[in-house]
Amino acid sequence: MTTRADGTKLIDVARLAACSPATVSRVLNDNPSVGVEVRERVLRAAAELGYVPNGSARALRSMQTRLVGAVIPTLDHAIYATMVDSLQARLSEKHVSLILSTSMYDIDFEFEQVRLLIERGAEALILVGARHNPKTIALLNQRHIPYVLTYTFTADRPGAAIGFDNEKAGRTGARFLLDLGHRRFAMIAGITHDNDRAAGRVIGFLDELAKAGIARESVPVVEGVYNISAGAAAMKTLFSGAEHPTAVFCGSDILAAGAVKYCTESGLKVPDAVSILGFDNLEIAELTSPELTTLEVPAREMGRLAADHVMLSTMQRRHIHQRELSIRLVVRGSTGTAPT
Amino acid sequence: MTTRADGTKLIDVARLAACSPATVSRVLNDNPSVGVEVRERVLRAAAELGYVPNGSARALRSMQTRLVGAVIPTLDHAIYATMVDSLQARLSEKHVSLILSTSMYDIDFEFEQVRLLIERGAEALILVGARHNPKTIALLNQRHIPYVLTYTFTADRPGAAIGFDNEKAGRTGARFLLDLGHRRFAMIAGITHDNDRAAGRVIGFLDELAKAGIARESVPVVEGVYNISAGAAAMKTLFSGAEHPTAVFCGSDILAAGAVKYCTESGLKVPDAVSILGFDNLEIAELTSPELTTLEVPAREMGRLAADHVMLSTMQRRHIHQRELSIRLVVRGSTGTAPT
DNA sequence: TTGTAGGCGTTATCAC
DNA sequence: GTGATAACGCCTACAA
Repeated sequence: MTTRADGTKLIDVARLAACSPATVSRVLNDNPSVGVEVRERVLRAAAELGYVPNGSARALRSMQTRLVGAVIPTLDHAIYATMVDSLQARLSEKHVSLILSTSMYDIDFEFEQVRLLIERGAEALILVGARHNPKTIALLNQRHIPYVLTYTFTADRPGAAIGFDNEKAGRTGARFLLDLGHRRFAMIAGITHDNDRAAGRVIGFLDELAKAGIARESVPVVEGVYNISAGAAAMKTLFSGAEHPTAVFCGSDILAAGAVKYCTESGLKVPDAVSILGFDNLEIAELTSPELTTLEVPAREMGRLAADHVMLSTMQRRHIHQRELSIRLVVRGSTGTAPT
Repeated sequence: MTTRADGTKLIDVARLAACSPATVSRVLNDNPSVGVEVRERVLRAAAELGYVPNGSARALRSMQTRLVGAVIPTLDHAIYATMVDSLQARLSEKHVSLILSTSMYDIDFEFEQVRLLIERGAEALILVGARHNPKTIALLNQRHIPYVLTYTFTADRPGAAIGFDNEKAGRTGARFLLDLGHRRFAMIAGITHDNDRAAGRVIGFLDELAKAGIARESVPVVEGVYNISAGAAAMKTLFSGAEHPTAVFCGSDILAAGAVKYCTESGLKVPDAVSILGFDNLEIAELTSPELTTLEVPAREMGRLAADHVMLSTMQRRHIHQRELSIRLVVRGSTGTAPT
């Protein structure tokens, strides 16, 4: 990292345009009370010198950085990358910049990142999920920094939530499979440590099954990191015992894709022998054969709405605390009625 | 967006610690010339007040923002999302923050983003490809802002390049398919407008084929946006004429996956009737059946190396202008010898 | 409509 | 080893 070796500043523009710095500032900030002629001169001078305002000075003086921070688990998972893509695009329309960190699914590390983003001047933060280090929330509150929790529907008092109910989604998955006549289930979940979304889906799934008389202990839950081979390995584990499930709910399409792949390679017919239900509706859901039945997560929409929310004025924001988005069941070929 | 409603600042810490602001600043910046006892008091005071430094003020005074900017085409494509993930992770290790924009493959829009990132204080920039608006490069040079071009090997004088030679990669693809005995080719490329990586692959591919006596005009090139259905549609186009290729080179695994999908759905045997060669080696390359033969792009490595490069001192950076990474051919099932 | 002057929070340069 | 003081570049009363 190098010291900034800038150059022209506002006062240089003023000199070239033969006016005062104040006038230049006014032109640059679209202050209407400035003569057409002078404005022209200033604009020309600024262009000629290739003047770029110093954001730090501007922020220091005006108390506005036009910077929004986001801390997400990882960009190496399409469900988050897509959300960030749409978040950034929306912020960009309003000339707000995004400063981005990853937490690697660790809420203590997330706290450090949040702290750093605040230090860098983030005026609002986008986080993922409802589970955070209490220090994170305390810091945000102390500094009165607005924030939005995404992929969840559990809002904090001072924060907002834009997302969906993971438990409900888990129940929806269970209901769908139950209605197909299945009675022997399993789940391949994401790592639930520090991850309330993954955990919520498990809880909802098991809950709904329990209501239908399926004992929790009879439903094996294997956790895996979000990649294809982990999904395949989990499926192998599930089918290494004596009792085989006829329906497997996966916490992500990535895991589901791995599960389907394992079945294909080991001759297990999908969905005849086993139904596989995914989550997210990523692009890969249409790549497996059969294609994945899955629960669609509105990633782009969350990103856009989160951006819109943090760009509201404090007044407007005050009374909007949560926004529940719906999870859509997309039925494709990987699920079917239970084998008789 | 709201005005920052901060609170405690350095002088408050100084008061509580009963010392001067200068001393607090020294402690916070690990300046060794400060008494152990006072240092203790300052640290305690800062913790008690939940003090967070004001980055804008610090940047203004010290001329250091510890901010690196990146402008990539989109995060909605794993090849870039992965690179950014590793870039961010590496920067984060050194407490440098990433400020991120997308260009949507438009070099004029990219210029605006670059300008904005500079205004926000980015001390160095990461860009993608070698093709940019001349104004972008001029601005970077004028301000002496170091930058790295990724996914390319064509360095600018003042900039560095960390990536690979797309034309060479195209030639490698052609060579591989020629060696399998193919003589009738086609290519499904990404949109080449403003995209020298996509264009380079086409050029290299056609060049190498030409050297082997395959006329350029005999090789249809269809362009498509980077999604599965575009790949499928392109494949359909290629097979709607009288002459069918026996080998199709795709500019991305996403397009290749779509191509394979089309073949599966329309009964075309891969690789018996047609070989399909991908690019990138994304995770999805192992999801199609047959799995994709592809050219592996070192996305994570590029991100890490780009981070390392911009964090070098000016002196160290001066003599390192390019770093060529190798493209590895990963042979899987989607390619085979030409049908007889 | 335009200019002057002061200060945003921090760090660097001096003194002591 | 510690403290006063003056900038960093910009914006915004206030004055003219």
